[in-house]
Amino acid sequence: MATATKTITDGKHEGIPPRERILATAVELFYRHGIRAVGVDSIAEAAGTNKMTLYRHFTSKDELVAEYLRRLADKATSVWGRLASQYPGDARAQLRGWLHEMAAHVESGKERGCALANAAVELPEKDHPARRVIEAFKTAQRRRIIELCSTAELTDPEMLADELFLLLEGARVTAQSIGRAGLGDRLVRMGEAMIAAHDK
Amino acid sequence: MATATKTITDGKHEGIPPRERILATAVELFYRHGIRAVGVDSIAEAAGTNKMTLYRHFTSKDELVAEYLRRLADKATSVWGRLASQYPGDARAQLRGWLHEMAAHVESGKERGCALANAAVELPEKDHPARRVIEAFKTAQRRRIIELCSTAELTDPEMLADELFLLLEGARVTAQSIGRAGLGDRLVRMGEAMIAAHDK
DNA sequence: CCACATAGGTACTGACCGGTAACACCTATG
DNA sequence: CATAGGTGTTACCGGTCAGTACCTATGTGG
Repeated sequence: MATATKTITDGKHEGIPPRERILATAVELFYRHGIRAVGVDSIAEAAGTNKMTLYRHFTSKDELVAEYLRRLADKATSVWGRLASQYPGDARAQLRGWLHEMAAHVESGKERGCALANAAVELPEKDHPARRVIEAFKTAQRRRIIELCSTAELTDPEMLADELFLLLEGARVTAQSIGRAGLGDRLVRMGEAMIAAHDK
Repeated sequence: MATATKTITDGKHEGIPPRERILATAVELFYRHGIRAVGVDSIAEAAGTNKMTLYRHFTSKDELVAEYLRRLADKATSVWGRLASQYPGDARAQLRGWLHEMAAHVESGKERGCALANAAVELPEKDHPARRVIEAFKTAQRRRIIELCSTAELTDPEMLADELFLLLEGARVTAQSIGRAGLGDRLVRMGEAMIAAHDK
């Protein structure tokens, strides 16, 4: 079966190239345990490969971290397209859809905050390659929400966008210390109230 | 001068006990560079002492971290008393005072987010001694704001409190990635608008 | 004057970290 | 069959980490 002459690779990662396995493992481990807490050895081993192969694909741990964040940023960015096609031409529905999606995500188990924001906490050095990725993503995210609030013809779009943006950012950090029981529902209620308050 | 027969201790820490110096240095270094990034050696040296003396006062690095957070939590908690005596009997003024103080703090340089929240990001292990401190502080903080909103006779106090609480938490994380230019002003405007919206 | 507690200093252990060298292997292509 | 490129394996380097042993002040209270 599988790809005919392919030898059974031991049952787990069949045919998936090592770079992809490493990156997927990095997403898992860096997010769950923190970047500084996870060594490259652990990632390589958990990815079913070894350190040498890892260093053949990534010039350094810092670069692997940057790639890891880039991957998550792209994934987070992709939801906007999905929402746009789900509610075509209805900016407010897209905004509300995003709010609900984020609330559900916060409430769901294994939430450990925004990986990008967490990385900013763990890596204060301003010349770290990850810094560019983080800043670019967060700035773009905020701009996108402002634009959405604007085309939704809500009053004071920039202020509303900041309220929603900071509300969700705050919820994701807070979930790590206080916990997330019921936070999703409260989040939706607060967000909806904010949007309603900016209705024309 | 100083304590008469005291030998000049080299000009910096005169008479301040080592435990205090270590803790003060920990506050500085842990906050600025992150907990995992700072070794006990660096702290001891920067405090004008050595690792042995540090370990005579703290059983482990984890305990030192917990003490460090306890100290900051106490300091943050003390502002409520100050605000209460500054605006006696005026809960709303205390609330607004807190908002303005936090906004100024966020805008000020060297902001690197809430030390407690940052620690929660850096130390995901749920049995870490710091975890208890963080959770207790954040929970108490939220309860205090809820109570203040309640005695200020604002509508839906719990929801308003959460809005303000999450707004500020979000601002402090975001300042680390996007930056803090103008964030203080925006924060005050958003907070004031939220409070006004809950006026009876 | 002696005993004791507190502090500084040095040197060490054992573990782990990021990163590299050298070599064996396996498979795809010619 | 030959060759080349991607992969696995082992061993190693230098550095740093948390934590400890041991010894020497120094000062205080009896």
